[in-house]
Amino acid sequence: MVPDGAMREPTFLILTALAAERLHGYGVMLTVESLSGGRVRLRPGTVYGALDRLEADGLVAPDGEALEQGRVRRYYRLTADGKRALAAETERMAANVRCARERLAGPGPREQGWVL
Amino acid sequence: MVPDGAMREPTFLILTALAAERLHGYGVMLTVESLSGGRVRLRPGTVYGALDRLEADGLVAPDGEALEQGRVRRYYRLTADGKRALAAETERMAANVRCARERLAGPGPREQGWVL
DNA sequence: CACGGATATATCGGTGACAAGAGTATTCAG
DNA sequence: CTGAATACTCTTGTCACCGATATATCCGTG
Repeated sequence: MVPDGAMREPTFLILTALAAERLHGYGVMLTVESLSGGRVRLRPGTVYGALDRLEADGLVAPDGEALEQGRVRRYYRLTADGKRALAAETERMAANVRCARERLAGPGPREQGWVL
Repeated sequence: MVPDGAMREPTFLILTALAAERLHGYGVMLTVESLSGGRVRLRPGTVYGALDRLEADGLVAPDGEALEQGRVRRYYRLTADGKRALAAETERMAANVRCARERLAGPGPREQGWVL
């Protein structure tokens, strides 16, 4: 039923943003844009949808609401499960990166007598 | 209209598999399973669908058909564009990994006086 | 004051990559 | 004969995400 065992980039970056600090939805948007060097600009629908989903999955949790200058700010933090999931996802991606670099570097396996 | 700028894991692993050698659909399935240490088992629908899509996008190209023992084997190879796309995707993921590790490692930004 | 832009959240429709699985066909081992 | 492995085709369903729209407040500028 799960569409993909692996997390997608927006979700990964949202968890990454929350790994270092407590943030509200809009703060997540700005942090992700900053973290990615401006490459990834998340839409509101993506951020708030992901936050709801991640909360339901127990990876993030509400961390207080602040009324600042008439604006409501709903803060979120990473749970222990969220931290673990992000760490696991990071190592999985690191392994894929190593693997891809290896295969991109070599001229090919046949020429090197690799055993698959 | 594009659901995600970033490539998903199955697609990434299929390109990685093809980066080092010419393969047919079933060979891609086996190679991806091996590359991922058995973690990722691609379904036929995923592999052949992805191959068609990647061919339409110019990232992979048919590389001959072989009739071996009555079975047809349709081989694919990575195009120059495909190689470039995989390399770019790899570096993008590597950047995300560095970023996530950094933010997971520290106790938090407030305590360290970071400026966001 | 009027205006635009930034801040901040909510929600809806659409789409595409993928999972799941059934179906077809051949080869080979037990 | 049965079952596993090889090799591909097709269909159905789903979920994350994009794009867009809506709402509301605050701030700076002319």
